[in-house]
Amino acid sequence: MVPGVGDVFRALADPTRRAILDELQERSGQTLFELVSRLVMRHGLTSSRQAVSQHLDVLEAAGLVRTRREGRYKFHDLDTAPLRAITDRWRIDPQEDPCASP
Amino acid sequence: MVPGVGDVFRALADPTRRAILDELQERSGQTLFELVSRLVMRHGLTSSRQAVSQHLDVLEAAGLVRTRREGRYKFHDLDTAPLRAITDRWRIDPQEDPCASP
DNA sequence: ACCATAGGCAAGCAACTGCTTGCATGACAA
DNA sequence: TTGTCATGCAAGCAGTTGCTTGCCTATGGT
Repeated sequence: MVPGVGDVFRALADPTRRAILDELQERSGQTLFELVSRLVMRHGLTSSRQAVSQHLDVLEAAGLVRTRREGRYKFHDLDTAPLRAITDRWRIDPQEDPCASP
Repeated sequence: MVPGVGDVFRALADPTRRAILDELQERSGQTLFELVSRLVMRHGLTSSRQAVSQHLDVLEAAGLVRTRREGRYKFHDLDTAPLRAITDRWRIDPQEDPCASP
């Protein structure tokens, strides 16, 4: 069940989901409740547990979040690999080439 | 009226809009009718003129498409600059560093 | 056993999206 | 002007989305 390309773009379309990715990038391996409280504290969002859970389902289906279970905890990790589909599709000219030789 | 970050992500969420970006990347400066016919021919899409026009509005609002008028024609050009918001936000590790010094 | 905690499932609802339909505008040609 | 071509505008409609509500499962602590 490899995620389709469209799933990645659709997953990024929601601001709450983007905030979740931001949060997971800053602190990897958060649980659902941890994410909910940190989204409220640091991003000013007021999303319920179920809402965040559904967002995480979408992100996981898109391959942007990987999960691992330990006991009754489920940890979430960011995976930026699917984002390559974007940069590879429409060639983004580098803003600055660090190894330019003039 | 600089486009917000969310506009870029939302604009990319639709498969028809992504096909439009593909088409504009391949052939720059297309008109509305040109885009419609080429979307049908090369991408198997059956979008009406009005549908494509509305998609172009969304893409232009996101800053991904720039337009220029000449007489009764309106030409559309791709602008990939807003896509940097994605790669800059979640640091994508380079798949290969061309100037690595081991 | 009992209870609290972490998470899952599913139906219902309001809001949004993409598309169609129909008409209007503006530019060029005969 | 009259007609045609390229595009613009706006209302309405069906499908989707994000969220809530309510209940359920499972793990760990006491």
